[in-house]
Amino acid sequence: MQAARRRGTSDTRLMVRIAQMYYRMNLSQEQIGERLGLSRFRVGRLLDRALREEIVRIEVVHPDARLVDLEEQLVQRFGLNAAVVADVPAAAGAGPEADDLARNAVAEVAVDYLQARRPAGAIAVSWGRTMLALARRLPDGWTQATEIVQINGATSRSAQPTRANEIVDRFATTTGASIRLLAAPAIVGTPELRSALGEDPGIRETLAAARSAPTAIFGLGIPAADSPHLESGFVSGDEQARLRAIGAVGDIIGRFVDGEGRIAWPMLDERSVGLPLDDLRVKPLSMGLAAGAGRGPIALAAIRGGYINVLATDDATAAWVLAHG
Amino acid sequence: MQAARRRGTSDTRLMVRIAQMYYRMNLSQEQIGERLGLSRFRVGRLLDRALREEIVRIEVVHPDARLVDLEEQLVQRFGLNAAVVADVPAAAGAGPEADDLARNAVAEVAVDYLQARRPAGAIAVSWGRTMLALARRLPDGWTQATEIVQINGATSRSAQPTRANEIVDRFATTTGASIRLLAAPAIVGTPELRSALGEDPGIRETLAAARSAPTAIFGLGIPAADSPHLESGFVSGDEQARLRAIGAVGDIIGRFVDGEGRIAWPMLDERSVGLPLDDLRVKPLSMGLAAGAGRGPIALAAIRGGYINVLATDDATAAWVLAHG
DNA sequence: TGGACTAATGCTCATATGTGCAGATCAGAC
DNA sequence: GTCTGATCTGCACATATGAGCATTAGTCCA
Repeated sequence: MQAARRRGTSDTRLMVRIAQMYYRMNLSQEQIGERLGLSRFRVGRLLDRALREEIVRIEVVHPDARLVDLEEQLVQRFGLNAAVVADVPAAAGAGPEADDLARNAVAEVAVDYLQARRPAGAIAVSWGRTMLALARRLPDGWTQATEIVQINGATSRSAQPTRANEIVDRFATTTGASIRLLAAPAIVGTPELRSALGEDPGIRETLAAARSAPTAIFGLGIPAADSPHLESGFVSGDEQARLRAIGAVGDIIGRFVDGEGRIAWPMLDERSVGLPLDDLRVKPLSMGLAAGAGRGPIALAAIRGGYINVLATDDATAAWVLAHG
Repeated sequence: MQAARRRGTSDTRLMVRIAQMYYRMNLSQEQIGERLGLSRFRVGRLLDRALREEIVRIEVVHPDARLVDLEEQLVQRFGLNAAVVADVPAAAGAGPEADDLARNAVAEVAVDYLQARRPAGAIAVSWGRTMLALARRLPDGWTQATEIVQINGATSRSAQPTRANEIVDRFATTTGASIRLLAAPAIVGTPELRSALGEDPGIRETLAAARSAPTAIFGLGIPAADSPHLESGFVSGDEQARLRAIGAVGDIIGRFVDGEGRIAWPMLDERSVGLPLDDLRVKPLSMGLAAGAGRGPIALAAIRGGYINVLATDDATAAWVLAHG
């Protein structure tokens, strides 16, 4: 070709010009070629090079990009079905207010996810502050479900109500589903009492419904002083101390597990009323929510135990999990 | 469609995710659609929206982009064939050193342009500091030319040499062309003397060759104290003052023009030895170089007069021309 | 509730872009 | 000079993307 340039001559200017024509003026490579007297192939290749040599930069600049990255990494690393990460400005600091912010933020994005996924059939739900925040944000008709089932014991033993009913009601009214309550405490005094409760037809049927529900949505709790699980009186002060001593990192639907997701204290577990953890493993959608400071270990334990296939959490917790998983 | 989202739900997250898959992981829209359970059309449209809503930003980040913009504007605004703008850091300040920088920078990019354009046949050239800088940078074999012709009178009248011969030699040796000198001063004492010179066969033939050359390359000068045109003694101090007084903004191949590109002082013009300006208008390639402070007006005059179809200049001059054109 | 209006969806077809390959071109060694 | 290996170029073909349009779904209002 006659117009060929000597080797070594830099075509930076040419690439800049082509890049502007292509990306800014939206000309086709062929049009650019005509105007500049180049073949469209050369234009295409220079465009490639402009990208490789960072003459042109393509960036996803939206602030959510960081969060989507975290989600992607969680999914890749742990083989999750999906991950949903909420942004909680670090400026909020620590303490109860920050945790409230985190719960609301996680609830928000979890609802977005659920709304997009639209789980059908029965949905098993737990209770807790994050679940309450989530339930309150569910818009009418976010999905059509047949039945909302409580997944673990929810009647309070103390003056502090669990709000479990509000949660179930909200799920039911927004989806048009019927409800099935688990009229029992989360943890009873003895294994024998737990067995006896299992004989009750109402409780047995609810548990069976929770077991067959294709969807479960529940919070991941930690044994902190302000946990409603503890405030509700299901676990005594001594038991709390013991749990911490033997390495329990938190609870999943009322069952305390260690860092690997194994039952931390079998004796206590036998006193827990609700779906066994193993039944979570086969659910098409098993979503765990971990919002607030110190939730990293229980989130990781839930993942390692295979109890969840969707994790909804805040950015700090997501980062912790990725750093320690 | 079953999975359709409620209106009003923001798909920002989705767009971010898609944008990352498309631009960062280089997946096709179809692949993204498969993975996310969307049609490729939806993916494509969300990608569009991501661009429009600035979730994705595509920038030409190379520093030359600014210069290419100036070039583009010059071409668009004035109908030039091309413009070549060199970057001269403003930090260099003003004064002779800054002008030297500008000349070298403009010479550099002008050579790049010429190398790409590869003019064939005869090339008519002027002299001056910018032309010298350009000539010295011409690489061997940058084009093949038949003849290098001096476009205006070049023999010095003072102790200061014009370096015109070095310029012509460099053009000739790098292109393999023969040379044709214009053995006369740029400006002589009287119109009659100019006429007499025109009778000389050597001079007449050189001027004819310059006239028929398809290419002309020349500097655009200003009547400043350090101009070699003035230093070479072609124009007296009185004449310089007169030129400034009647609004001459500079010279093109030795002929002084006003801001519109019209001959500023016809009597002086009739004493100038060289190609008439009108002959420049029909050349396929007529390149004017304007490098250094204060060159805006003469660059604009050359454009307005239609004497050049390619302008090579520095960024400051380009900006001035665009601001005042 | 029903009906009109608007926006979103997926389709077909046209256009634009990317890829592997064969020939051309060039720098550098001799 | 001339040979050689590496790069660059253009082409034919496969793939990916974009545009117009009919259809559907969703919203708003009576």
